[in-house]
Amino acid sequence: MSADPALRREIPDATVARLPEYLRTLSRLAEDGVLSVSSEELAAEVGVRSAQLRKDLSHLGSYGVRGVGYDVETLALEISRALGLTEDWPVAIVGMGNLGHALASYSGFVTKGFRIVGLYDDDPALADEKIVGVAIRPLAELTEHHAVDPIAIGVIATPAPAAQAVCDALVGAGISSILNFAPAVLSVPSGVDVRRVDLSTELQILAFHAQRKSLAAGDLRAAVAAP
Amino acid sequence: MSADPALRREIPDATVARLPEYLRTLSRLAEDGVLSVSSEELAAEVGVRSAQLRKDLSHLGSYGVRGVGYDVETLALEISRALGLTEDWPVAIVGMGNLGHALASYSGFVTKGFRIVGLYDDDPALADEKIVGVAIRPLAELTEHHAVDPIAIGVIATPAPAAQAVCDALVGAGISSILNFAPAVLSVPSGVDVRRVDLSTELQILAFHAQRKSLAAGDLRAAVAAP
DNA sequence: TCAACTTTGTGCATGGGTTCACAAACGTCT
DNA sequence: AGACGTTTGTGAACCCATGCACAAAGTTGA
Repeated sequence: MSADPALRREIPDATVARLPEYLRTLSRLAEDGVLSVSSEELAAEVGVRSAQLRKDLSHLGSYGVRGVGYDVETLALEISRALGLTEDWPVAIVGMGNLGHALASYSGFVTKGFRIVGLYDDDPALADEKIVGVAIRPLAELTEHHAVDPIAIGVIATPAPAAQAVCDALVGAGISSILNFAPAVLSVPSGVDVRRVDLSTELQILAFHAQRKSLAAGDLRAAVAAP
Repeated sequence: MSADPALRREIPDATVARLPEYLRTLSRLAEDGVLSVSSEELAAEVGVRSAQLRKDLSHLGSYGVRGVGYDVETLALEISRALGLTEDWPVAIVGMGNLGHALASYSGFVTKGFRIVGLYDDDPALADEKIVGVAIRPLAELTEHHAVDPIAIGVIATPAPAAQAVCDALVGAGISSILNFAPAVLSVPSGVDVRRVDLSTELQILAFHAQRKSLAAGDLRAAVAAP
């Protein structure tokens, strides 16, 4: 009756968002031969408060040793388990422009529980080109491919106008986890997860803060120019 | 004494993060010839609650008309102003691998208040290649360049091991807004803004939810396998 | 074995963010 | 001009997340 808390309880979204960072740092420490870390040390590496780190980890279970800290390897394994990275997730990328190429050859894929099984683009000029050993195929072949060799996560790297149609195709094929790099809001049925990564949103947020800094630095044009 | 609230008051971070989405949707509506929207309609487009949208907009000032809604063009302009997009922000990209190339040729740059003024990479094979009219130069030239033609935002698109050194170079040159695509935590002096965009973090968050869904779907292995 | 020290895990308080619900404000129609 | 319907802007309640502070639990050294 006392199963793994990671699977029984709800892990808060804010915590889930930090787990990959913890895992990355732990992996680096493991490579450096570090065997054990305290919450204080690990938190400092990651850039969070130690109390936050401990509370986050407490949602996965109790893997620390009081007076000592956490075993690096054990903790990394438990976080991997919680995130579902003990198995490999098959990923397909749709849209093989500059961004799609960059994503396909991104080393972060293979190392961490993800495996590219499909690359799609309807541009005939790209047909049969191979990246990391996978051929680029027309999107129409996706459903067929998915039936033979299931895809867990679809990545959309097309221009914005094509994104919704591609999304519909992915959902239609039965894929329910989507990572969207196109600057467009996708509408999907409930049960489908969409995460968006958008360069220009991030730039705009930076611009906002940059503006605030330059105004705070004694630039009073705004106040003077106010109507 | 009643200056623009966007410049006087503090706009919550959560609101700032949503403003680019509102702006993008408003721009699309404007292109489609829509003159006016209610908070209900706009919220539906963006995928948020109307109350949230109204509260967000209220932080910028009072630009709606009761009983009618918001003028699309006016609201878009006010959001642009709040975000600081009425002026162009000069951007430099460091690291011209696949990702750097993709970012440099990304159309979202020029259209929305950003302008690429520098591309840097120490790989001699890339020297003097031009993308969107800008030559790739060694990173050592950055400080000099910045002194002549200031850079507001630095984008790091290098592999993780190089990220901190590049970051130090950017900060050393006087750049205080950084967008980091490398999977590494950067340490910077206070006053410098860093935002991180990380593919593998996003994939891992998707994997977590995908795992939850597959477990919830009647797969009881976890409960049975529990010690 | 026991005391002193270290570090985890967590109850509790605090703060922000989201949602609800409604009064105030506007346009419209008679 | 006045009544009616619509939509904004916002006070108030709720909810989640963060940070503090400490008891519980472990190690180390005498």
